[in-house]
This record gives sequence, structure tokens and C-alpha cells, in this order.
Amino acid sequence: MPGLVHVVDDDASFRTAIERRLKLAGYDVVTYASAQDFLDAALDDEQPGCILLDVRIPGLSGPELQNRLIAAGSTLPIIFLTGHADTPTTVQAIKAGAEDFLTKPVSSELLLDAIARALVRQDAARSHRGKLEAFRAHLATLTQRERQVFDLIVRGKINKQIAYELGTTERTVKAHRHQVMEKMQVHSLAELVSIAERLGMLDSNGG
Amino acid sequence: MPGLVHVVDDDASFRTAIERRLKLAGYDVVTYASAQDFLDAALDDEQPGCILLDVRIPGLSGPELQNRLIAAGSTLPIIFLTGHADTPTTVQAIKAGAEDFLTKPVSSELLLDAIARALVRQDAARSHRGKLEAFRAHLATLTQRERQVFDLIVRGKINKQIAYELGTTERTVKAHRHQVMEKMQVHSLAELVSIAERLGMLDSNGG
DNA sequence: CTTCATATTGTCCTTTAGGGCAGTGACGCC
DNA sequence: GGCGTCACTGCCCTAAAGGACAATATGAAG
Repeated sequence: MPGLVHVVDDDASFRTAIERRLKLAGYDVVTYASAQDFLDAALDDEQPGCILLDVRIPGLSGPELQNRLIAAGSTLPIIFLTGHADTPTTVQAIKAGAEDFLTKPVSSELLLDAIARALVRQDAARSHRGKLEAFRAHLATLTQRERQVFDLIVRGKINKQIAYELGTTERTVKAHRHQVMEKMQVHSLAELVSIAERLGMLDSNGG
Repeated sequence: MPGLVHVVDDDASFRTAIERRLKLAGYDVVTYASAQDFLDAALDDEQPGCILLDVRIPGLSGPELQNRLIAAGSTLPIIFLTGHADTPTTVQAIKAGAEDFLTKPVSSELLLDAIARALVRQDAARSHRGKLEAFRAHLATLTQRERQVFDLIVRGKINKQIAYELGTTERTVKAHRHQVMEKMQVHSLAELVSIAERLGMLDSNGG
């Protein structure tokens, strides 16, 4: 799996060395001397890649950068690389979703394995997220009224009940319902419910 | 949140000390000198509780016990406690779902926080799992034919198509469909699809 | 052989869902 | 004032779902 590896480390000689190793393995590499440099690069989050991130770097620390990226909704997997790891930092990083936490010096085998895993994971996450985004995009085109009808439909209400709850008629509900199916680009109630479930809209329902 | 804390550690004086601290905090405690002792206790996995587990113990190691429990489908959260942690072990434990990884000596604050989190998490996991189990139990009462109809229903097929695919008639499909709704204890197609989605039966569908 | 579960199917009727066609009314924008 | 979007609605018709009542067939279990 090809991909772009972002190396964030303040040690210039380390950056040079790791870049050479990764390029030999067939990866594209970009290096950054600080977390801020990385953020300033304003990356395309959708591109296949991952981050090799030093924990202790001047300015924003590795875990701080990780938090920023999570807050920003990034899906770029992070592999931490550090001279000496302390347990709480390690635990926190992994809990926050880091792909791995390695210690320098790192063997090429461990490093390349971690990168390969990270790229596979990101690929899966990206395609999964892509589908959800498509659903959300469709959902966003619904008018307020259509959205209300949508919510009641996927909770198993029949048109008659929906009409009553919205204070309108069955014919009107049918019209909205038609628009909902059209805009969400589905051809069955089952698909509609499936989408709603995936978007977490049915977590606490009462049928 | 009350709960039973299982302490697995080969150091008798440590067990005694930790038991006293945990009981003071209001928890029930059971101690084990080895992983095998814990396994032999044949625990009720559904009871609220968690495990305080030493990494290096004679016989089965902490991580090995963790793997066994995962393989057995246990939902008991694990908090690792160890004298000195190495990074790969820490990473692996957390990735495998351990609640935390603490080093001895541990402050009561960190320990009790971790236990409280573990119990909350287990509670959520248990109730979530309970619902799924109920669904699965209902699903298990379906006959083979009903199950086939179920699968096609939740993929958005209409009775006519289902009848064709199963080489039977629409009337028969209706009969099975009725049985499915009855046995799954739902009153709408939406509920049925929602359940199917939660049970992971719709991951790759074509509507 | 009898009983039970399963699978099957038919006829008839009611309720829901889904649209076609047509029209009204409110609101915001150019 | 004209245009477009959104919400609303009536009449009418077809398709799909669901259930009542009734019945056949098969295989496993006792």
C-alpha cells in the first residue's frame, strides 16, 4: 500500500536518516522540524499517509499535536517514535488511537510493519468515513420538514401517525416521504433505516 | 458504582495491602496468587467488576491471561499493574483493550480512578451486549426458512422478489414474514432492519 | 400410527405505501 | 410584480403488506 509518510522530529540527522530508510521502502516522505510546521502545511487529510511523530519536540509536543488532529477530525494515523517512553504517555497515546508507540532506535522491521498497518487502517477508515459523509451530505439537503418525516419514518411510524404528530395530513407526509427517498437516494425503507442506524440516529428509539 | 475487584498478583504482601485499600474504598475484593487460580475460579462474567492484573507472574503471564479472557468473550475490564513496564507490552495491552496500565507503586487516586472508569465501561458494555444477546436469542428461534426470509426482508426486497429468489409464492413469504416479526418481537420493518444492522448483518448489502 | 413442527398455498379483505395530476399559500429574492 | 422553494392538500388509482380462515404435505419424535 503506497502512501505519504509525514516525519515530525526536531532532530535533523534523524529526519535525514529516517527519510532515507522510508524512501528505500518505497514511501513518499515529507519531514517537519516541529509540530507547528506540520500544522502549517495544511495537509489534505484524505490523502493516503501517516505520521511518524516524536513525543518530545520543542513547541507543541507530540501528544498535543495528536489532540489537535483528533479535534480537527483528522484520520491520519499516528505512529509515535520516542527516545524513552514513560508509561502514562504511552497509554494515553494508544488510548487516543495512535497506531503504535515505538522507541528509538527502531528496527526497520518494526517501523515498516507499523507504517503498513497504519496505511491499511487509514484506508479502511477513509472509505468507511467516505460513505458516512455521503449519507450526511444527502441528509443535509433535506428541508426541515423532510428531516422530521425522515426521523419518524426510520422509527417505524406509519404515515398516519406521522401526519398526526406533525399536525398535517397523510397525503402531505407521502409527499415529504417521496422527497426523502429521492434525496437520500434509496429505494427501500430498509436502506433508509440502515443509513439512519449507521449515522447513530437510532440509538435510543421506541418502536 | 459498586463492583467486585479481582486482584491477581503473586506478591502476597502486595495482595494484602491492595485488598485493604480497595475495601476501604468500598469495593468487594477477591485475590488470586496466579492467573491459573483466577481461571479456576470460573467466574460469572456478567457480574460487575474488573481485574487488577500483574504483568509478570509465575505461570500464565498477565497479557496471556488477557488473551485467554478475550478469546473466551469476557467483558471484564483489565487494569494492568506492574513493577516496570516495557513499551511494547504496554502498547499491546492497551491495544487489546485494557482499561489502563499502571506502575507500582500506584497512588490510590490513579488506581481508584482507573477502577471507577473500568466499572462504568463494563456496565455500558454489559448492557449493550445484553441487548444484542436478546436479539440473537430471538434470531435463534427462527427456522431456516424464516431466517432466509429475514435476510431478504432487511435488504429491502419486496415479497414478490423474495418469493422468486426462494422459489416459492408471495403468500408463503407473507406467512414466514409474519413469523419473523412475531419471533423477533418487533412491530415494524424499521425495527427489524435496525436490529439486523446492530447485529452486523448488513455490512455489505446491495439494495 | 399419532403428534408436532415446518413449509407450503389459496381466497378474500383491509390497511399502507406510493404516485399522478392539480392547485393553494407563504416567504424571500431580483 | 415575477420567480423559485417549501409546505400543504384533495381525488383517484395501483402496488404491497398484513391478516383471517382453511388446507396440504413432509419428516422427525414418541
